[in-house]
Amino acid sequence: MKTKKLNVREYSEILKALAHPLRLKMVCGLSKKGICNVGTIAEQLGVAQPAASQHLNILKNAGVVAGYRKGVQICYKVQCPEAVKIIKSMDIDFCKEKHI
Amino acid sequence: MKTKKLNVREYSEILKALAHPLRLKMVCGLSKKGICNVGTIAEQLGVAQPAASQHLNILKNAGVVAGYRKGVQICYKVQCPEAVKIIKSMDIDFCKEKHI
DNA sequence: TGCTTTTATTAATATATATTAATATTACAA
DNA sequence: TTGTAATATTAATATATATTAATAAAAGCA
Repeated sequence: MKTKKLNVREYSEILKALAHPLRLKMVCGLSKKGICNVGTIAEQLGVAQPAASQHLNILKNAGVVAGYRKGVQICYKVQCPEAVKIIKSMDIDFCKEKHI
Repeated sequence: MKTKKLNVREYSEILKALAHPLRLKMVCGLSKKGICNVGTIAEQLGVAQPAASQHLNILKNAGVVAGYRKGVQICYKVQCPEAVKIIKSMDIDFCKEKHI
């Protein structure tokens, strides 16, 4: 289970994915809550469903989160240990809250 | 000397500034080396001087670095403790090297 | 099957960023 | 002062991203 060390380009891709207030909140919330479906994420952040879906897709393409279907809904979780480390290095209140 | 805690928008601004391979290398190198002038930074990274200057300006506008004149050249250093913490949370070889 | 819920995709537009080249500014020294 | 080295600014173009709205797809249920 040895994970390969990331290079500078891969790290900057992760940073770029995190570099948006909504997505930063998403990853913070997910890293606290574990998993969450799209509708709940959208509701908690106060954004429309398509917007949430698009931002989650950006995070997924960067390898930061992963989604899996659970019946009619799709649940997302944080998948990238490097992103978790970055999040944890920040002193942020919005990350300590239970909900997203 | 109490520094105010950053909010989610301010953190995403820092992340955006760091989210470019060149700028990530710049900040990593500067956080190791302390200070460095533009010409040396450009040379070490293998980019043209205007390109280096523009990227340094982006970092400066985000509050990540600060520059001060030292005779004919301008020296930059990392100024943002939050950015340093983020950098340190990454397991990156290009950050451990002395030079930029 | 047809309906409903949940999520994803597409499209359109505005805004921002990257990249490169050319030029301007600054400070110092001859 | 004039020249030179170091850096910044401007401009132009290409590319990427954000935002919003409308529509499509997938899954389960009546």
